[in-house]
Amino acid sequence: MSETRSQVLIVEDEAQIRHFVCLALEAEGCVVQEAGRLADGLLIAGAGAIDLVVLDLGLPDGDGIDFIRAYRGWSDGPVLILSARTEERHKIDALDAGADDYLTKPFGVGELRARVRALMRRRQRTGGEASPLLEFGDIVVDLAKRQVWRKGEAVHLTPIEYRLLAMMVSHPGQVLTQRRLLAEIWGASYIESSHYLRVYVGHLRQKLEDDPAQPRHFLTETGVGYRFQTGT
Amino acid sequence: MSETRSQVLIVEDEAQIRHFVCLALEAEGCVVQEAGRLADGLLIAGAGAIDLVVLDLGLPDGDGIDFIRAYRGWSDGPVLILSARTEERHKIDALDAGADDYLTKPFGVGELRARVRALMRRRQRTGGEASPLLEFGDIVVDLAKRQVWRKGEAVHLTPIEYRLLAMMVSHPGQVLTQRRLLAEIWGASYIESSHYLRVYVGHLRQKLEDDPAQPRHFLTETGVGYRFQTGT
DNA sequence: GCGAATTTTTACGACATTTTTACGCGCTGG
DNA sequence: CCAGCGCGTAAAAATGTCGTAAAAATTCGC
Repeated sequence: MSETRSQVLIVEDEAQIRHFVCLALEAEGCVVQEAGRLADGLLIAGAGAIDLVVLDLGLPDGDGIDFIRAYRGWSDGPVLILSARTEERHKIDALDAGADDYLTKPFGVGELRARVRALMRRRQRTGGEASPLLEFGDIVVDLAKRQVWRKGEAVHLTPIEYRLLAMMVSHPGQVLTQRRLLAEIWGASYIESSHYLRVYVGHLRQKLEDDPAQPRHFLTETGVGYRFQTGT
Repeated sequence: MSETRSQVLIVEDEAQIRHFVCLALEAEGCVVQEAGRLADGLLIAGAGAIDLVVLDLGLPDGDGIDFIRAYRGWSDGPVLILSARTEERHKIDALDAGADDYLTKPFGVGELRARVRALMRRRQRTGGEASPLLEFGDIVVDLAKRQVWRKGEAVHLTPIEYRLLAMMVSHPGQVLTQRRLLAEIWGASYIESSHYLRVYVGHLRQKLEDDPAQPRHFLTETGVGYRFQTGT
């Protein structure tokens, strides 16, 4: 999500509603530009770099339909209509003029935001989703893909090995007690079988440490539990 | 627009409304397929090249939200919700699950047709340019056309085989759990029938791998699920 | 209704993982 | 010193999972 924030243009004459919509969109993480008249709106939209237009049809200086037609002359970006007009004729005309959605006043802020999200989502479907990577020295963990690399090479882990690793990298620097690890991985009835931990921490060290006998990441806290050390 | 006519799927239990919607869409020049239950709908959607789904949320055999989520597993095609539920919560949930529009009953046929036109228009603009060809070594997948090639030769896949492939190539590198694959392809009540997966993953390896016994793309994560590996 | 394609079921050998067992090491306190 | 405890490693045994082929049941097109 470290992309540039979406630019949204609101064209609406009533300052109150404009402010209301503005707040809702900023809560969605958008950068909002406002216009009270059609002419101003077209000017801003014409400058480019607008990702979404939220448009009121009932403006004093012209029909919103004309705005859509003009805008469609150079942009395919999504347009969402806000309007007090409930008659079907108006909806049809606006949609056929090129609008993507039509919301009648009064509307809920939640629905507005959801519809904006739906339009935005469709817009940026193409971008590849990069999942968050956890990096610790040679070791890289992708929790979303359930994949682990060491020095660039994929490392295969069994289900228990992976769960143990996931627990530890999720609490870097922190000591996880044997009881807790056992309870969360094997279940509450295994609290005393600390033997399993020795075996599986051993596996992780074997697969992920440079020198398994001198671990730098998977450290033993004798009598307490284990600690995952992130640095060298 | 002398292209093939748009394929629309209607999922709606009330025969009367289904017929009504069907007529409206045929008047738009669409080819309509109908389903009275979620399971049937998923089967049709998974089997063919559907351009638009019109979905009723209140179906007897499951929640429409689940349909959207499953459908989004392999398709980005537009989904329009018809529902008697007017509460904002329902609208937000459906839109966030991946729906593109939400129309509450009762609705006018004119508005329905206009919203369908809006969705179709957007689909042609965005989907028309970018050819969604996914390439992985010897394998090429066209999710929109529902076609698969291996070393240049077309490969025939059955509906289930194709849906499994689509789910996997849509999440490259990621482990898809058995539960998730089973739930989205066979339905929520099959999450324990993991032997289906063994059979069908076997089919995909047979048809798409160089050496099915030593798969390079369709990898097993024992006890967890399967991973589609894009590289060599 | 009939034949072909597809899905579901079944069975079993091969393999992977987990569990169990055994043993050696180092530390600590009596 | 040495007995006891916790830890680490290795490997065997037990358990569970996977892959494959093929038969049975179902669906689909004609």
